[in-house]
Amino acid sequence: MSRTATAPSRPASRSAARVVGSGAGRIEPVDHGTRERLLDAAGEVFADRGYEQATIRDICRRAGANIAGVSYHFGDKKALYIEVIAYAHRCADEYDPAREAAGTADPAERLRVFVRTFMQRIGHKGRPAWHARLMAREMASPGAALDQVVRSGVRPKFEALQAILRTLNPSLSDREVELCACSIVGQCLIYHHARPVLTRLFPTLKLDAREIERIAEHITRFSLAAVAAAHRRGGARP
Amino acid sequence: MSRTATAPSRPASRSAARVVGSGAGRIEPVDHGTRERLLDAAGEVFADRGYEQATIRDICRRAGANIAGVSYHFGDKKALYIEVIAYAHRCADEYDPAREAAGTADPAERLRVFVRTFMQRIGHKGRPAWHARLMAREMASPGAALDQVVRSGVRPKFEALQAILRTLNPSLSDREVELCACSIVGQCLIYHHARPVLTRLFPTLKLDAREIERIAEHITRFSLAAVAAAHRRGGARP
DNA sequence: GAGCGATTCAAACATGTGTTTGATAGGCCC
DNA sequence: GGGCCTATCAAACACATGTTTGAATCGCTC
Repeated sequence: MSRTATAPSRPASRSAARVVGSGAGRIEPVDHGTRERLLDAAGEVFADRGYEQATIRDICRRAGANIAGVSYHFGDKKALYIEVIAYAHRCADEYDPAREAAGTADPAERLRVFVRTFMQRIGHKGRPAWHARLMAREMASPGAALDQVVRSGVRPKFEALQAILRTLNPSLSDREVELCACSIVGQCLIYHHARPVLTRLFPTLKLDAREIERIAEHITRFSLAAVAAAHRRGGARP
Repeated sequence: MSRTATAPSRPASRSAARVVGSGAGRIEPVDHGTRERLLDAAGEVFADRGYEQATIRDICRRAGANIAGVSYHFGDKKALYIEVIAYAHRCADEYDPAREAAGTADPAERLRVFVRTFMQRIGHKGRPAWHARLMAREMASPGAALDQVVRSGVRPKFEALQAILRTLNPSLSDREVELCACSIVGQCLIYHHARPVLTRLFPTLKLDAREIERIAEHITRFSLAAVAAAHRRGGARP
Protein backbone atom coordinates (compact mmCIF):
# COMPACT_ATOMS: atom_id res chain seq x y z
CA MET A 1 0.00 0.00 0.00
CA SER A 2 2.92 2.22 0.33
CA ARG A 3 3.74 2.54 -3.32
CA THR A 4 0.33 2.39 -4.85
CA ALA A 5 0.53 6.12 -5.40
CA THR A 6 -3.21 6.54 -5.35
CA ALA A 7 -2.99 8.91 -2.43
CA PRO A 8 -5.36 6.89 -0.29
CA SER A 9 -5.61 9.55 2.34
CA ARG A 10 -5.37 12.71 0.31
CA PRO A 11 -8.00 15.12 1.54
CA ALA A 12 -6.12 17.77 -0.33
CA SER A 13 -8.93 18.00 -2.78
CA ARG A 14 -11.14 19.57 -0.21
CA SER A 15 -9.73 22.89 -1.10
CA ALA A 16 -12.20 25.69 -1.57
CA ALA A 17 -14.04 24.94 1.61
CA ARG A 18 -12.90 27.38 4.21
CA VAL A 19 -11.47 30.32 2.41
CA VAL A 20 -14.78 32.07 2.74
CA GLY A 21 -15.02 34.26 5.76
CA SER A 22 -18.08 35.35 7.62
CA GLY A 23 -18.56 38.64 5.80
CA ALA A 24 -20.27 38.86 2.48
CA GLY A 25 -17.45 39.60 0.05
CA ARG A 26 -14.58 39.21 2.45
CA ILE A 27 -11.79 37.09 1.06
CA GLU A 28 -9.33 37.74 3.83
CA PRO A 29 -8.45 34.62 5.78
CA VAL A 30 -9.95 35.70 9.07
CA ASP A 31 -9.85 32.13 10.25
CA HIS A 32 -6.22 31.55 11.07
CA GLY A 33 -6.22 27.84 10.43
CA THR A 34 -3.15 26.07 9.16
CA ARG A 35 -4.36 26.09 5.60
CA GLU A 36 -4.97 29.82 5.60
CA ARG A 37 -1.65 30.61 7.26
CA LEU A 38 0.08 28.46 4.67
CA LEU A 39 -1.63 30.29 1.82
CA ASP A 40 -0.66 33.65 3.25
CA ALA A 41 2.93 32.72 3.98
CA ALA A 42 3.32 31.06 0.60
CA GLY A 43 2.05 34.16 -1.14
CA GLU A 44 4.64 36.30 0.54
CA VAL A 45 7.51 33.89 -0.05
CA PHE A 46 6.56 33.20 -3.67
CA ALA A 47 6.26 36.93 -4.34
CA ASP A 48 9.61 37.65 -2.73
CA ARG A 49 11.71 34.78 -3.99
CA GLY A 50 9.87 33.36 -6.97
CA TYR A 51 8.61 29.83 -7.40
CA GLU A 52 11.90 28.01 -7.76
CA GLN A 53 13.71 29.87 -5.00
CA ALA A 54 10.89 29.62 -2.52
CA THR A 55 11.30 26.64 -0.20
CA ILE A 56 8.52 24.74 1.46
CA ARG A 57 10.46 24.75 4.69
CA ASP A 58 10.58 28.53 4.70
CA ILE A 59 6.88 28.78 3.96
CA CYS A 60 5.98 26.37 6.72
CA ARG A 61 8.29 28.08 9.18
CA ARG A 62 6.63 31.45 8.55
CA ALA A 63 3.21 29.86 8.80
CA GLY A 64 4.12 28.05 12.00
CA ALA A 65 3.14 24.79 10.39
CA ASN A 66 4.77 21.45 9.90
CA ILE A 67 6.65 20.57 6.72
CA ALA A 68 4.09 17.98 5.83
CA GLY A 69 1.34 20.54 5.96
CA VAL A 70 1.79 21.55 2.34
CA SER A 71 1.61 17.98 1.14
CA TYR A 72 -1.44 17.33 3.27
CA HIS A 73 -3.45 20.42 2.44
CA PHE A 74 -2.45 21.03 -1.16
CA GLY A 75 -0.73 17.94 -2.50
CA ASP A 76 2.58 19.35 -3.57
CA LYS A 77 4.44 22.58 -4.15
CA LYS A 78 3.05 23.26 -7.59
CA ALA A 79 -0.54 22.77 -6.43
CA LEU A 80 0.10 25.16 -3.58
CA TYR A 81 1.43 27.69 -6.08
CA ILE A 82 -1.64 27.38 -8.28
CA GLU A 83 -3.84 27.83 -5.24
CA VAL A 84 -1.88 30.89 -4.15
CA ILE A 85 -2.25 32.42 -7.61
CA ALA A 86 -5.97 31.83 -7.52
CA TYR A 87 -6.16 33.26 -4.01
CA ALA A 88 -4.20 36.34 -4.97
CA HIS A 89 -6.46 36.57 -7.93
CA ARG A 90 -9.64 36.80 -5.94
CA CYS A 91 -7.99 39.39 -3.71
CA ALA A 92 -6.75 41.35 -6.69
CA ASP A 93 -10.25 42.27 -7.72
CA GLU A 94 -10.36 44.70 -4.83
CA TYR A 95 -7.17 46.28 -6.10
CA ASP A 96 -8.21 46.60 -9.70
CA PRO A 97 -6.80 49.78 -11.20
CA ALA A 98 -9.40 49.64 -13.94
CA ARG A 99 -12.27 49.72 -11.49
CA GLU A 100 -10.90 52.71 -9.65
CA ALA A 101 -10.31 54.42 -12.97
CA ALA A 102 -13.89 53.83 -14.03
CA GLY A 103 -15.09 56.27 -11.43
CA THR A 104 -14.21 59.40 -13.36
CA ALA A 105 -15.52 60.53 -16.71
CA ASP A 106 -12.56 62.46 -18.11
CA PRO A 107 -10.48 59.96 -20.08
CA ALA A 108 -7.23 61.74 -19.23
CA GLU A 109 -8.09 61.54 -15.57
CA ARG A 110 -9.02 57.89 -16.01
CA LEU A 111 -5.56 57.21 -17.40
CA ARG A 112 -4.02 59.13 -14.51
CA VAL A 113 -5.91 57.07 -11.95
CA PHE A 114 -5.06 53.86 -13.76
CA VAL A 115 -1.34 54.58 -13.83
CA ARG A 116 -1.22 55.83 -10.26
CA THR A 117 -3.14 52.86 -8.89
CA PHE A 118 -1.07 50.41 -10.91
CA MET A 119 2.18 51.87 -9.66
CA GLN A 120 0.99 51.94 -6.07
CA ARG A 121 0.07 48.26 -6.29
CA ILE A 122 3.35 47.00 -7.61
CA GLY A 123 5.52 49.51 -5.81
CA HIS A 124 4.32 49.06 -2.29
CA LYS A 125 6.29 46.52 -0.32
CA GLY A 126 3.79 46.21 2.50
CA ARG A 127 2.55 42.92 3.78
CA PRO A 128 -1.00 42.74 2.46
CA ALA A 129 0.06 43.60 -1.07
CA TRP A 130 2.08 40.66 -2.38
CA HIS A 131 -0.64 40.00 -4.93
CA ALA A 132 0.59 42.41 -7.55
CA ARG A 133 4.19 41.46 -6.94
CA LEU A 134 3.27 37.83 -7.45
CA MET A 135 1.62 38.69 -10.74
CA ALA A 136 4.60 40.72 -11.85
CA ARG A 137 6.92 37.87 -11.02
CA GLU A 138 4.79 35.35 -12.81
CA MET A 139 4.90 37.65 -15.80
CA ALA A 140 8.66 37.80 -15.73
CA SER A 141 9.25 34.07 -15.46
CA PRO A 142 6.50 31.95 -16.90
CA GLY A 143 5.31 29.33 -14.48
CA ALA A 144 2.59 26.78 -14.50
CA ALA A 145 -0.09 29.37 -13.75
CA LEU A 146 0.81 31.87 -16.45
CA ASP A 147 -2.09 31.02 -18.72
CA GLN A 148 -4.54 31.42 -15.90
CA VAL A 149 -2.95 34.64 -14.72
CA VAL A 150 -3.03 36.15 -18.17
CA ARG A 151 -6.52 35.02 -19.00
CA SER A 152 -8.34 36.31 -15.96
CA GLY A 153 -5.85 38.64 -14.34
CA VAL A 154 -3.89 40.57 -16.91
CA ARG A 155 -6.18 40.61 -19.91
CA PRO A 156 -9.16 42.41 -18.37
CA LYS A 157 -6.97 45.18 -16.97
CA PHE A 158 -5.13 45.47 -20.24
CA GLU A 159 -8.38 45.78 -22.13
CA ALA A 160 -9.58 48.42 -19.72
CA LEU A 161 -6.44 50.39 -20.46
CA GLN A 162 -6.97 49.96 -24.17
CA ALA A 163 -10.52 51.25 -23.81
CA ILE A 164 -9.18 54.38 -22.11
CA LEU A 165 -6.71 54.88 -24.94
CA ARG A 166 -9.43 54.51 -27.56
CA THR A 167 -11.47 57.14 -25.81
CA LEU A 168 -8.48 59.40 -25.63
CA ASN A 169 -7.77 59.13 -29.32
CA PRO A 170 -10.45 57.46 -31.46
CA SER A 171 -8.27 57.67 -34.56
CA LEU A 172 -5.88 55.02 -33.30
CA SER A 173 -5.84 51.66 -35.02
CA ASP A 174 -6.16 48.48 -33.01
CA ARG A 175 -2.50 47.81 -33.37
CA GLU A 176 -1.54 51.32 -32.29
CA VAL A 177 -3.72 50.91 -29.22
CA GLU A 178 -1.92 47.71 -28.35
CA LEU A 179 1.48 49.28 -28.77
CA CYS A 180 0.54 52.33 -26.72
CA ALA A 181 -0.82 50.11 -23.95
CA CYS A 182 2.46 48.19 -23.92
CA SER A 183 4.35 51.46 -23.75
CA ILE A 184 2.39 52.63 -20.73
CA VAL A 185 2.61 49.36 -18.84
CA GLY A 186 6.30 49.13 -19.69
CA GLN A 187 6.95 52.57 -18.23
CA CYS A 188 5.31 51.48 -14.99
CA LEU A 189 6.89 48.07 -14.71
CA ILE A 190 10.48 49.16 -15.08
CA TYR A 191 10.33 50.82 -11.67
CA HIS A 192 9.42 47.46 -10.23
CA HIS A 193 11.57 44.96 -12.06
CA ALA A 194 14.65 47.14 -12.40
CA ARG A 195 14.43 48.82 -9.04
CA PRO A 196 17.88 47.70 -7.85
CA VAL A 197 19.47 49.15 -10.95
CA LEU A 198 17.58 52.42 -10.74
CA THR A 199 18.45 53.00 -7.10
CA ARG A 200 22.10 52.54 -7.99
CA LEU A 201 21.77 54.72 -11.07
CA PHE A 202 19.97 57.55 -9.32
CA PRO A 203 20.91 57.55 -5.65
CA THR A 204 18.47 60.39 -5.11
CA LEU A 205 15.59 58.16 -6.13
CA LYS A 206 13.71 57.06 -3.06
CA LEU A 207 10.65 55.30 -4.51
CA ASP A 208 8.51 56.04 -1.49
CA ALA A 209 4.84 56.93 -1.73
CA ARG A 210 5.47 60.55 -2.70
CA GLU A 211 8.00 59.59 -5.32
CA ILE A 212 5.69 56.95 -6.78
CA GLU A 213 3.06 59.64 -7.05
CA ARG A 214 5.35 61.95 -8.98
CA ILE A 215 6.58 59.21 -11.26
CA ALA A 216 3.01 58.22 -12.00
CA GLU A 217 2.26 61.81 -12.88
CA HIS A 218 5.22 61.89 -15.25
CA ILE A 219 4.16 58.65 -16.94
CA THR A 220 0.64 59.98 -17.32
CA ARG A 221 1.71 63.25 -18.95
CA PHE A 222 4.33 61.52 -21.07
CA SER A 223 1.78 59.05 -22.38
CA LEU A 224 -1.02 61.57 -22.80
CA ALA A 225 1.17 63.71 -25.01
CA ALA A 226 2.31 60.73 -27.04
CA VAL A 227 -1.19 59.31 -27.50
CA ALA A 228 -2.59 62.69 -28.44
CA ALA A 229 0.18 63.25 -30.96
CA ALA A 230 -0.26 59.82 -32.48
CA HIS A 231 -3.53 60.80 -34.13
CA ARG A 232 -1.97 63.71 -36.05
CA ARG A 233 -0.30 61.16 -38.24
CA GLY A 234 -2.50 58.38 -39.41
CA GLY A 235 -0.30 55.40 -38.94
CA ALA A 236 1.40 55.29 -42.29
CA ARG A 237 4.88 56.52 -42.95
CA PRO A 238 8.07 55.45 -44.73
CA MET B 1 49.39 29.07 -25.13
CA SER B 2 47.63 29.22 -21.91
CA ARG B 3 47.23 31.68 -19.17
CA THR B 4 50.94 31.85 -18.55
CA ALA B 5 51.09 34.85 -20.85
CA THR B 6 49.29 37.44 -18.77
CA ALA B 7 48.29 35.79 -15.58
CA PRO B 8 50.62 33.18 -14.15
CA SER B 9 47.79 30.74 -14.52
CA ARG B 10 46.03 29.50 -11.53
CA PRO B 11 47.01 26.08 -10.49
CA ALA B 12 43.77 26.65 -8.72
CA SER B 13 45.21 24.94 -5.78
CA ARG B 14 42.61 22.45 -4.89
CA SER B 15 41.75 24.04 -1.62
CA ALA B 16 41.63 27.79 -1.96
CA ALA B 17 40.68 28.56 -5.49
CA ARG B 18 41.80 31.99 -6.43
CA VAL B 19 39.88 34.19 -8.78
CA VAL B 20 42.10 36.00 -11.19
CA GLY B 21 39.92 39.07 -11.32
CA SER B 22 41.85 41.48 -13.50
CA GLY B 23 42.43 39.40 -16.58
CA ALA B 24 43.45 42.38 -18.62
CA GLY B 25 44.36 40.26 -21.59
CA ARG B 26 42.26 37.97 -23.68
CA ILE B 27 38.96 39.26 -24.92
CA GLU B 28 38.04 36.82 -27.60
CA PRO B 29 37.66 33.12 -27.10
CA VAL B 30 39.39 32.53 -30.39
CA ASP B 31 41.24 29.72 -28.71
CA HIS B 32 38.65 27.09 -28.09
CA GLY B 33 40.26 25.82 -24.92
CA THR B 34 38.24 24.44 -22.09
CA ARG B 35 38.28 27.70 -20.20
CA GLU B 36 36.94 29.65 -23.15
CA ARG B 37 34.27 27.10 -23.94
CA LEU B 38 33.18 27.17 -20.31
CA LEU B 39 32.93 30.96 -20.37
CA ASP B 40 30.84 30.86 -23.52
CA ALA B 41 28.54 28.10 -22.38
CA ALA B 42 28.15 29.68 -18.95
CA GLY B 43 27.16 32.97 -20.53
CA GLU B 44 24.42 31.32 -22.49
CA VAL B 45 23.10 29.29 -19.58
CA PHE B 46 23.25 32.15 -17.11
CA ALA B 47 21.45 34.40 -19.57
CA ASP B 48 18.77 31.81 -20.23
CA ARG B 49 18.14 30.47 -16.76
CA GLY B 50 19.56 33.00 -14.35
CA TYR B 51 22.26 32.43 -11.78
CA GLU B 52 20.38 30.24 -9.35
CA GLN B 53 18.68 28.09 -11.94
CA ALA B 54 21.78 27.53 -14.01
CA THR B 55 23.54 24.30 -13.12
CA ILE B 56 27.22 23.64 -13.42
CA ARG B 57 26.48 20.25 -14.94
CA ASP B 58 24.49 21.87 -17.73
CA ILE B 59 27.23 24.40 -18.39
CA CYS B 60 29.90 21.74 -18.52
CA ARG B 61 27.79 19.51 -20.73
CA ARG B 62 27.32 22.29 -23.28
CA ALA B 63 31.00 23.14 -23.13
CA GLY B 64 31.98 19.51 -23.52
CA ALA B 65 34.00 19.75 -20.34
CA ASN B 66 34.16 17.83 -17.12
CA ILE B 67 32.21 18.85 -14.05
CA ALA B 68 35.40 19.65 -12.20
CA GLY B 69 36.42 22.10 -14.91
CA VAL B 70 34.59 24.99 -13.31
CA SER B 71 36.21 24.41 -9.96
CA TYR B 72 39.61 24.05 -11.57
CA HIS B 73 39.50 27.06 -13.87
CA PHE B 74 37.42 29.49 -11.86
CA GLY B 75 37.19 28.26 -8.31
CA ASP B 76 33.46 28.04 -7.84
CA LYS B 77 30.16 28.96 -9.42
CA LYS B 78 30.06 32.51 -8.19
CA ALA B 79 33.57 33.24 -9.44
CA LEU B 80 32.59 31.85 -12.82
CA TYR B 81 29.59 34.14 -12.84
CA ILE B 82 31.68 37.21 -12.06
CA GLU B 83 34.07 36.25 -14.81
CA VAL B 84 31.22 35.77 -17.28
CA ILE B 85 29.82 39.20 -16.42
CA ALA B 86 33.20 40.77 -16.99
CA TYR B 87 33.59 38.86 -20.23
CA ALA B 88 30.17 39.89 -21.48
CA HIS B 89 31.07 43.38 -20.47
CA ARG B 90 34.13 43.61 -22.64
CA CYS B 91 32.15 42.13 -25.52
CA ALA B 92 29.27 44.52 -24.94
CA ASP B 93 31.32 47.47 -26.07
CA GLU B 94 30.98 46.26 -29.62
CA TYR B 95 27.22 46.20 -29.18
CA ASP B 96 26.86 49.64 -27.67
CA PRO B 97 23.63 51.27 -28.87
CA ALA B 98 25.03 54.65 -27.92
CA ARG B 99 28.00 54.27 -30.21
CA GLU B 100 25.87 53.34 -33.18
CA ALA B 101 23.59 56.24 -32.39
CA ALA B 102 26.50 58.67 -32.33
CA GLY B 103 26.98 58.27 -36.05
CA THR B 104 24.11 60.50 -37.06
CA ALA B 105 23.63 64.17 -36.34
CA ASP B 106 19.85 64.48 -36.16
CA PRO B 107 18.87 63.93 -32.53
CA ALA B 108 15.56 62.31 -33.49
CA GLU B 109 17.41 59.90 -35.72
CA ARG B 110 19.90 59.26 -32.91
CA LEU B 111 17.05 58.28 -30.62
CA ARG B 112 15.63 56.05 -33.34
CA VAL B 113 18.95 54.25 -33.79
CA PHE B 114 19.39 53.93 -30.04
CA VAL B 115 15.98 52.37 -29.51
CA ARG B 116 16.26 50.07 -32.52
CA THR B 117 19.72 48.83 -31.58
CA PHE B 118 18.74 48.36 -27.96
CA MET B 119 15.70 46.31 -28.89
CA GLN B 120 17.63 44.22 -31.36
CA ARG B 121 20.22 43.42 -28.70
CA ILE B 122 17.83 42.24 -26.02
CA GLY B 123 15.30 40.73 -28.39
CA HIS B 124 17.53 38.58 -30.48
CA LYS B 125 17.81 35.05 -29.18
CA GLY B 126 20.82 34.18 -31.26
CA ARG B 127 23.87 32.58 -29.84
CA PRO B 128 26.43 35.37 -29.89
CA ALA B 129 24.13 37.84 -28.22
CA TRP B 130 23.58 36.59 -24.72
CA HIS B 131 25.42 39.63 -23.38
CA ALA B 132 22.48 41.97 -23.31
CA ARG B 133 20.18 39.27 -22.03
CA LEU B 134 22.61 38.61 -19.20
CA MET B 135 22.63 42.29 -18.31
CA ALA B 136 18.86 42.44 -18.40
CA ARG B 137 18.64 39.45 -16.11
CA GLU B 138 21.18 40.84 -13.72
CA MET B 139 19.10 44.00 -13.65
CA ALA B 140 15.97 42.10 -12.77
CA SER B 141 17.46 40.07 -9.95
CA PRO B 142 20.40 41.70 -8.30
CA GLY B 143 23.34 39.39 -8.02
CA ALA B 144 26.86 39.79 -6.83
CA ALA B 145 27.91 41.65 -9.96
CA LEU B 146 25.16 44.25 -10.03
CA ASP B 147 27.31 47.13 -8.89
CA GLN B 148 29.89 46.40 -11.51
CA VAL B 149 27.25 45.98 -14.23
CA VAL B 150 25.59 49.25 -13.39
CA ARG B 151 28.77 51.25 -12.99
CA SER B 152 30.43 50.38 -16.26
CA GLY B 153 27.67 48.77 -18.27
CA VAL B 154 24.37 50.51 -17.72
CA ARG B 155 25.37 54.00 -16.65
CA PRO B 156 27.30 55.05 -19.76
CA LYS B 157 24.50 53.95 -22.06
CA PHE B 158 21.92 55.62 -19.87
CA GLU B 159 23.87 58.86 -19.93
CA ALA B 160 24.16 58.67 -23.69
CA LEU B 161 20.40 58.38 -23.89
CA GLN B 162 20.00 61.33 -21.55
CA ALA B 163 22.31 63.38 -23.75
CA ILE B 164 20.11 62.63 -26.74
CA LEU B 165 17.05 63.71 -24.79
CA ARG B 166 18.70 66.96 -23.74
CA THR B 167 19.51 67.71 -27.33
CA LEU B 168 15.95 66.92 -28.33
CA ASN B 169 14.48 69.27 -25.77
CA PRO B 170 16.90 71.63 -24.00
CA SER B 171 14.14 72.96 -21.77
CA LEU B 172 13.93 69.73 -19.80
CA SER B 173 15.16 69.72 -16.23
CA ASP B 174 17.62 67.09 -15.06
CA ARG B 175 14.89 65.22 -13.31
CA GLU B 176 12.62 65.28 -16.36
CA VAL B 177 15.46 63.90 -18.43
CA GLU B 178 15.89 61.05 -15.99
CA LEU B 179 12.21 60.25 -16.00
CA CYS B 180 11.99 60.34 -19.78
CA ALA B 181 15.01 58.07 -20.07
CA CYS B 182 13.36 55.60 -17.71
CA SER B 183 10.17 55.80 -19.77
CA ILE B 184 12.03 54.95 -22.97
CA VAL B 185 14.05 52.11 -21.50
CA GLY B 186 10.94 50.77 -19.80
CA GLN B 187 9.06 50.67 -23.09
CA CYS B 188 11.87 48.63 -24.61
CA LEU B 189 12.41 46.26 -21.71
CA ILE B 190 8.81 45.12 -21.32
CA TYR B 191 9.06 43.26 -24.61
CA HIS B 192 11.92 41.32 -23.15
CA HIS B 193 10.96 40.61 -19.59
CA ALA B 194 7.23 40.16 -20.17
CA ARG B 195 7.50 38.36 -23.47
CA PRO B 196 5.58 35.24 -22.35
CA VAL B 197 2.69 37.38 -21.21
CA LEU B 198 2.62 39.47 -24.36
CA THR B 199 2.65 36.48 -26.66
CA ARG B 200 -0.34 35.10 -24.78
CA LEU B 201 -2.05 38.46 -24.72
CA PHE B 202 -1.56 39.15 -28.43
CA PRO B 203 -1.27 35.85 -30.28
CA THR B 204 -0.60 37.79 -33.45
CA LEU B 205 2.60 39.18 -31.96
CA LYS B 206 5.56 37.37 -33.45
CA LEU B 207 8.52 39.37 -32.13
CA ASP B 208 10.72 38.45 -35.04
CA ALA B 209 13.18 40.85 -36.61
CA ARG B 210 10.55 42.71 -38.66
CA GLU B 211 8.24 43.03 -35.69
CA ILE B 212 11.05 44.29 -33.48
CA GLU B 213 11.73 46.92 -36.10
CA ARG B 214 8.15 48.11 -36.10
CA ILE B 215 7.91 48.15 -32.32
CA ALA B 216 11.11 50.15 -32.14
CA GLU B 217 9.61 52.63 -34.58
CA HIS B 218 6.52 52.95 -32.43
CA ILE B 219 8.56 53.51 -29.28
CA THR B 220 10.63 56.13 -31.05
CA ARG B 221 7.63 58.11 -32.30
CA PHE B 222 5.78 57.70 -29.01
CA SER B 223 8.75 59.04 -27.08
CA LEU B 224 9.60 61.79 -29.54
CA ALA B 225 6.10 63.19 -29.27
CA ALA B 226 6.14 62.98 -25.50
CA VAL B 227 9.56 64.57 -25.13
CA ALA B 228 8.71 67.33 -27.55
CA ALA B 229 5.47 68.06 -25.72
CA ALA B 230 7.15 68.10 -22.35
CA HIS B 231 8.79 71.44 -23.02
CA ARG B 232 5.49 73.21 -23.66
CA ARG B 233 4.78 72.99 -19.99
CA GLY B 234 7.58 73.85 -17.67
CA GLY B 235 7.28 71.31 -14.96
CA ALA B 236 4.67 72.91 -12.77
CA ARG B 237 1.10 71.79 -12.43
CA PRO B 238 -1.75 71.46 -9.89
C1' DG C 1 62.27 7.73 -22.53
C1' DA C 2 62.02 10.06 -17.69
C1' DG C 3 60.36 13.78 -15.07
C1' DC C 4 57.11 17.21 -14.00
C1' DG C 5 53.52 20.42 -13.97
C1' DA C 6 49.12 21.48 -16.14
C1' DT C 7 44.83 19.57 -17.30
C1' DT C 8 41.02 16.31 -17.53
C1' DC C 9 38.34 12.57 -15.84
C1' DA C 10 35.01 9.55 -13.12
C1' DA C 11 33.58 8.95 -8.69
C1' DA C 12 32.37 10.40 -4.35
C1' DC C 13 30.96 13.78 -0.77
C1' DA C 14 28.02 17.30 1.64
C1' DT C 15 24.08 19.80 1.60
C1' DG C 16 19.53 21.47 0.60
C1' DT C 17 15.12 20.38 -1.27
C1' DG C 18 10.37 18.19 -2.24
C1' DT C 19 7.97 14.46 -0.72
C1' DT C 20 6.43 10.43 1.97
C1' DT C 21 5.66 7.74 6.05
C1' DG C 22 4.04 5.96 10.29
C1' DA C 23 2.66 7.54 14.61
C1' DT C 24 -0.01 10.57 17.66
C1' DA C 25 -3.59 13.59 19.35
C1' DG C 26 -8.21 15.66 19.06
C1' DG C 27 -13.05 15.77 17.73
C1' DC C 28 -17.38 13.46 16.76
C1' DC C 29 -21.11 9.93 16.49
C1' DC C 30 -22.83 5.11 17.84
C1' DG D 1 -15.49 3.75 25.69
C1' DG D 2 -14.80 2.25 20.67
C1' DG D 3 -14.44 3.28 16.15
C1' DC D 4 -13.44 6.56 12.63
C1' DC D 5 -11.93 10.62 10.42
C1' DT D 6 -9.09 14.90 10.40
C1' DA D 7 -5.02 17.29 11.37
C1' DT D 8 -0.39 17.62 12.97
C1' DC D 9 4.18 16.03 13.95
C1' DA D 10 9.12 14.24 13.70
C1' DA D 11 11.83 11.45 11.02
C1' DA D 12 13.27 9.54 6.95
C1' DC D 13 13.63 8.98 1.85
C1' DA D 14 14.90 10.20 -2.95
C1' DC D 15 17.00 13.23 -5.72
C1' DA D 16 19.55 17.25 -7.60
C1' DT D 17 23.34 20.31 -7.12
C1' DG D 18 27.97 22.51 -5.83
C1' DT D 19 32.22 20.96 -4.62
C1' DT D 20 36.18 17.97 -3.74
C1' DT D 21 39.30 14.12 -4.48
C1' DG D 22 42.75 11.11 -6.24
C1' DA D 23 44.09 9.02 -10.28
C1' DA D 24 44.89 9.21 -15.26
C1' DT D 25 46.27 11.82 -19.34
C1' DC D 26 48.50 15.33 -21.96
C1' DG D 27 52.43 18.42 -23.27
C1' DC D 28 56.62 19.92 -22.70
C1' DT D 29 61.78 19.98 -21.34
C1' DC D 30 65.84 17.51 -20.34
